[in-house]
Amino acid sequence: MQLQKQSGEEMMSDGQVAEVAHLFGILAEPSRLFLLRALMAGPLTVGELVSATGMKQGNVSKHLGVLRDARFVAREKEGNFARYRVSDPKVRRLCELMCARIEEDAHGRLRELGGEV
Amino acid sequence: MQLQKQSGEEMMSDGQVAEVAHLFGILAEPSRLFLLRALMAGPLTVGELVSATGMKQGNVSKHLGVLRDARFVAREKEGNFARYRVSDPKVRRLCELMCARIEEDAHGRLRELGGEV
DNA sequence: GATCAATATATCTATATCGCGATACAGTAA
DNA sequence: TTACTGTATCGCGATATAGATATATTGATC
Repeated sequence: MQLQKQSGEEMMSDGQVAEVAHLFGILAEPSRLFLLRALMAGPLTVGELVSATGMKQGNVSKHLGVLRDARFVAREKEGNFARYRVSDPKVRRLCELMCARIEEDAHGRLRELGGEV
Repeated sequence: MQLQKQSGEEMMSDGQVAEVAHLFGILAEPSRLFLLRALMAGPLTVGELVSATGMKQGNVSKHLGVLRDARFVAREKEGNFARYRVSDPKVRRLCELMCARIEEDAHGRLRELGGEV
């Protein structure tokens, strides 16, 4: 009788854990989430993202590079411009799950306060 | 005609973005993912998690504290022991999504290599 | 060619956090 | 009380990365 992995239902291999952590890390930055949120409404150029977010151009470009390396967004060059789009639908799913979690916490805290009175 | 949020379908409020980023950050650590993976098979005490992961007891305790603050796990004290369990089913879902993403990348890279020959 | 605009990159400082080691804090038993 | 065990926490050095600024690169136009 062993402690872990009683069946073959191990969901993450040891090697995958590091990659999964890395991918979560990509989404663990407000700046990148702001960029993704803007892009979820449709493709935008770097300049448009700068206007939409108020971030500095250099930082926008850098974060877009990170998101692109992780294949969360894709780039399409149009002349002198670069138009980015969300390339993985899972991004929306992941954010939705986290938002749901926040909503739950909010409700839990309210019930907690109310129940104590 | 405005750039963002054409309808009321804004998925994350500005305030939520920071919280979402924070939650992703919790999962962006291999050590914590190892702990969560172990706990997905069933509740375990701190000592059992130390054995299961090979991590130092202090680190296990600290990371469990982080996971608990984020409400991803819950603690149940049993005498001198502390038994932890995954308290949010979304944790599994989130990891599955990231794993799926890694699988896709692997396949994409293989096709890419093969197509170039 | 020169020049301008859009994007990418390089360098820097500051901050955050990991793992480690040591230690403090229960809870139990003698 | 003292001693022991399981957990939690503190302090430190090292590493990683965000944002700001400056600069380089690329494409279009003259």
